[in-house]
Amino acid sequence: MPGKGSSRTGESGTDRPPNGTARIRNRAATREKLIRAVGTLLAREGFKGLGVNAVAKEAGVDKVLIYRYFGGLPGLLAAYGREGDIWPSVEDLMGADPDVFRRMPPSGRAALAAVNYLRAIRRRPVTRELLAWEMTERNGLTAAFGELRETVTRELIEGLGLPEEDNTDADAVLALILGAVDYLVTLSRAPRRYAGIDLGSLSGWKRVVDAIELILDRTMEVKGRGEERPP
Amino acid sequence: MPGKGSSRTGESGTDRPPNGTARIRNRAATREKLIRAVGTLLAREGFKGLGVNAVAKEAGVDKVLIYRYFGGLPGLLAAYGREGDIWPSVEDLMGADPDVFRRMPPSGRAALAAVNYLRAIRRRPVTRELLAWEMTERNGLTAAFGELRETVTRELIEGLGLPEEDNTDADAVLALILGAVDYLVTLSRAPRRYAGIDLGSLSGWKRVVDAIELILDRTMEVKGRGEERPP
DNA sequence: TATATTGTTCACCGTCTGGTGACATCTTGA
DNA sequence: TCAAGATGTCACCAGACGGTGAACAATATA
Repeated sequence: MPGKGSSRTGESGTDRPPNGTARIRNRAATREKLIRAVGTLLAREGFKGLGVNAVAKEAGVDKVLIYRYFGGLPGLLAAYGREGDIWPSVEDLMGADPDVFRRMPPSGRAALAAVNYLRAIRRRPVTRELLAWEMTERNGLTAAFGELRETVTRELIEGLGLPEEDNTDADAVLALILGAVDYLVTLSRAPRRYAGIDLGSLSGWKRVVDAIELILDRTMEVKGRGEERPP
Repeated sequence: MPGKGSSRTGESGTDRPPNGTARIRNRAATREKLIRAVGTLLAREGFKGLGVNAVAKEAGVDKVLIYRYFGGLPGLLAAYGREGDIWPSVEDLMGADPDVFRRMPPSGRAALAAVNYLRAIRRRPVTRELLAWEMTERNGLTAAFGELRETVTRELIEGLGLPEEDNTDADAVLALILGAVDYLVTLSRAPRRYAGIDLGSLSGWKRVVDAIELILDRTMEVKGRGEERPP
């Protein structure tokens, strides 16, 4: 390839038309594109095969920019973790009406929050994907993801205001329930059956929801208190 | 050793000495080596990077034999699934003394089985690894793994002989508990904290065990029946 | 002894990955 | 006007991967 004239050296360029068609030069917009591409790919293809090449292609941008703008894939993932709507907020979990929530008995509050949590992560494909990813790898995204989860769950547990009883470790009970939810939701990314429950059907999920309410009602109920959640 | 004559084509070989040193020819033994290598690698390195090349190297054997003997990696994995000791037996879960088990109240039986299940899979690194794998990918091994689990859990649930009550879906409650156990054990492959529980410490696991017993006691107890598990 | 058959190894292919160096083009400030 | 820097494209590298063809070695069989 002979004279494809240089640029910065003053030697001037012959007039080859640019191959790239539309190039708007805008660093911020390109960064945005890359970050969005991570979410899109995660939701569409799952975390497997989420690599530099795939992300760059999805964003319609050259992969070298991932290194330039984020220092590499981990940096890009960390940026995504900061900007994406991954976890439900504590307000989401408490339901539409905070007043109603506050008037419930402790077991009702816990049950409502747990069921809302189930619905919230069932609705977030990226979160489901990250839950699975967390099992296989520790990287910038999954680490941030896990820490964020700890924050959310801590706030949730405090927000629930569960009564402290000597013989009831309410936090551990709730952790078990949330863990089961995370697990079943993650498994259900592919239609499956777990311990006899069909995770691909509505009736299966109804059994799960009912069992959660049953467990929390019977486990956290303050004895001798007949209070019930409104129907 | 002179005559390194030809083999099928008469074309002759010059006399190059064989590079391979010790080759015992034994198909069954080689198959065995490959199958064992899967288990070794799973326990040592995890399911990531469990590929044809790695398995062959671990077995000290050429990868082409995986294709010849098992038709490929999925076939080898399926063979491993058939021969490995992956799941605890129902007897393991019922504890040392079946008589004691049978005399317990339903809630006690369920709690004992669940806690034994927790201990059993905590002690099986390969099982932990497969649990993680199952969450991320569906292949020959994970599919067989999942089906095997369904069998074990079904037998377990039947063996528990839980009373059927209209308003208590005991199977779903147990499924939730087992799911939580699977999840927390899987997470704990790397030292972690989940919803405030330290999965890297004994005291963290004690909280989990206590919560399991608490939940099952309070959820499955037949009302009005004061019976307790022996201490 | 000659010939299949079986067991094993080796060398190679195409493809994908993460990563980098060189170049082109646009924008901006002196 | 023009040089410097910012933004973006492209070609290429080395390494790992799954997969295959063919040679070679040992044994069984005729």
